[in-house]
Amino acid sequence: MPELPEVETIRRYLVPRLVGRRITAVRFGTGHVKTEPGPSAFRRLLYGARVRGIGRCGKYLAVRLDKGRELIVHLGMSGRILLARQEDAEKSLARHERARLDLSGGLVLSFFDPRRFGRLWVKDGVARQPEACGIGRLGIEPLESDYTAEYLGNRLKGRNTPVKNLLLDQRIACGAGNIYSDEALFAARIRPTRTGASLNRAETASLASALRRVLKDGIRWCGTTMKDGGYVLPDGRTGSFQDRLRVYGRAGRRCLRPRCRGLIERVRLGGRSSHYCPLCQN
DNA sequence: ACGAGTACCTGGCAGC
DNA sequence: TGCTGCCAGGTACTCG
Repeated sequence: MPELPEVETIRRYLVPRLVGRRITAVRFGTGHVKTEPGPSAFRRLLYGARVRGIGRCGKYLAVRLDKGRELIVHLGMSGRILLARQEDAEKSLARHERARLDLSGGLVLSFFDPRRFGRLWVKDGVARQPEACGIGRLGIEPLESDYTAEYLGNRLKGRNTPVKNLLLDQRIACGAGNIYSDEALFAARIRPTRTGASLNRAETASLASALRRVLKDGIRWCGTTMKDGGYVLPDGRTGSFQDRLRVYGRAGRRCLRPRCRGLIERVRLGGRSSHYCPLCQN
């Protein structure tokens, strides 16, 4: 699923290939994608715009355009961005291809989204409605320097919610989803079921640095591609962090920590499955 | 403010 | 083989 490392991998792939190009056509596929504003205004705002740069906020990709406009992409659960040469792209939009941008220089940028949890926004000018796409409510990103043990401690303090759910709350810290949250809790040796309030200072510090480390590793290995589809790079290649997961998706298998004989368990928390080792996470 | 629950969406798969 | 029903989960919403 696209979490921070996957979106960052996509961003790094796109930057050298997209910046400087102009959008020459905007098309929508079947099973209309959710856009803000609606399709016709969306198309009008993008048409003819030039790509100035590509940023990222948590799991949101932010394509900066000229005239102060910005295209924001959220991949949801199953969203994919693919970049192809015009001559290699089909004339008509493929199944699940919700939107397609033609770019100068003969490139085609496609947004695929089978499960339709993804969303697209065009912001017209920086001043207008900064929160229109939820980005305004995001917490600090774990890779930034102001994401400290003290910050995390303050946000977990007094919370009776399982720490796993708090890691998933993008208003506290943005970028981690189910996979990287489980991996960070394993690395910090903290059970996902522990409440935020129950963590002491040392555990909070350990968790903050574990989350940073896991997200950086995810980026280094170009993200996590699970069997059930989902994320790939814009050229179709898979990531490789799935081969380095230590708990996510490993229920019933041996803990990978040396000399630990635990079996990975799976529990449901807030409607999501969490994976942990009952022996080395306390 | 907080915590719990649920809708959204569809491909894949287990079970009958 | 074909059907049913559950599962995956990021976000936004409601309700108490």
